[in-house]
Amino acid sequence: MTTGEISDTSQTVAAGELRAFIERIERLHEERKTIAEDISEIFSEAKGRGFDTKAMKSCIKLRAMDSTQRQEEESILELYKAALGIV
Amino acid sequence: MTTGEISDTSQTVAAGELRAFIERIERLHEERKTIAEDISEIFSEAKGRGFDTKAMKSCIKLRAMDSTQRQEEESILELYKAALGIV
Amino acid sequence: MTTGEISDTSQTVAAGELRAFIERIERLHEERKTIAEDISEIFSEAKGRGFDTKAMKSCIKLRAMDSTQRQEEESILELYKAALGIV
Amino acid sequence: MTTGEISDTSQTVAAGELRAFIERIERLHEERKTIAEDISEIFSEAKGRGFDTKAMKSCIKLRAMDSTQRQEEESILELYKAALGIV
DNA sequence: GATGCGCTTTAAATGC
DNA sequence: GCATTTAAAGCGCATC
Repeated sequence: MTTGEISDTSQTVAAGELRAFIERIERLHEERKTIAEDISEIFSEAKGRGFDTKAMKSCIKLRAMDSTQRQEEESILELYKAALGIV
Repeated sequence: MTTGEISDTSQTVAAGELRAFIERIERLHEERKTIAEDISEIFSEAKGRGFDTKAMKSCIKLRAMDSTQRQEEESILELYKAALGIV
Repeated sequence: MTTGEISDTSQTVAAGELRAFIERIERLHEERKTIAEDISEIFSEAKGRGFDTKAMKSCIKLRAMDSTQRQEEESILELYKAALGIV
Repeated sequence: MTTGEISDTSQTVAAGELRAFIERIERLHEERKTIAEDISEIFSEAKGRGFDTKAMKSCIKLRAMDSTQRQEEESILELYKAALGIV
């Protein structure tokens, strides 16, 4: 048995494991892509029903935010707006 | 029936529809987030098994490119060469 | 004179012109990149002085917006927030 | 001296500093916008001269890639090949 | 006027 | 924890 053979064997095992990991991830990537497409479809549907998708996205973002952090950000923004004279 | 009532009614209807759209999207966001976490877990697992996650990501990207993007880049390159008069 | 020669000639002229256009654009790209870096530097400096860059960006965006459109967007957002019960 | 006064003072100072930062950024935004318009003009001019602007943009992108990114992609490919045991 | 595409910007993950 | 790098979102344009 040569050093090369040993090396080859261990590398083959690693390659199989690597391939398995990568294929699992690729499968999840596919699922994620499908979901993204579903989301786009819903926005299109909402748009077709006359809704403003931009405002919808803002609402979704607001709902997703932790209320504590959201108020914190809002207060610092108000502070800055005041400092800049933005009404 | 006042104008206000009409306005209120239509807004109520819209509100229900809007809420439905948004909740559908939020549900998909949740699913997408779950998938993202699953992907992270797999990378962690692979890392624990001694694999280099950065290289893995490069591999995944290359495998994704091969199918479509690589060909696309090829065609653009041909266009580019033609534009520069490289036969 | 063959068709090939005619074609070659016109293509040579076009190539020179094309190259000139492209180099002008590339020069402007360089300038634009420099400016982008300058902007980043200022944000870094502001961050080092304790300012919240995210809020700064919001303020800049608000100042850039047409007040009419801004109020319009704000009103539709408020409408949606009310419909969704976002306080 | 009250806490309120201290707070007000620091805020006033911060306001001036904040305003200065933001105005510097806005000035750079203006410059950047001017450049963007210059670029658009060149594309319009090229279009008027019969060139295909989409292909031009592809060319510019490719030329920008050649210097660094292309080599980077090459090196990633080598890494990829090594990971798969392709000698 | 709507829709797809590309770029810019923004949020997030990762490594130092 | 910060700073870089990478994915995602938002935006504008250019087209049909």
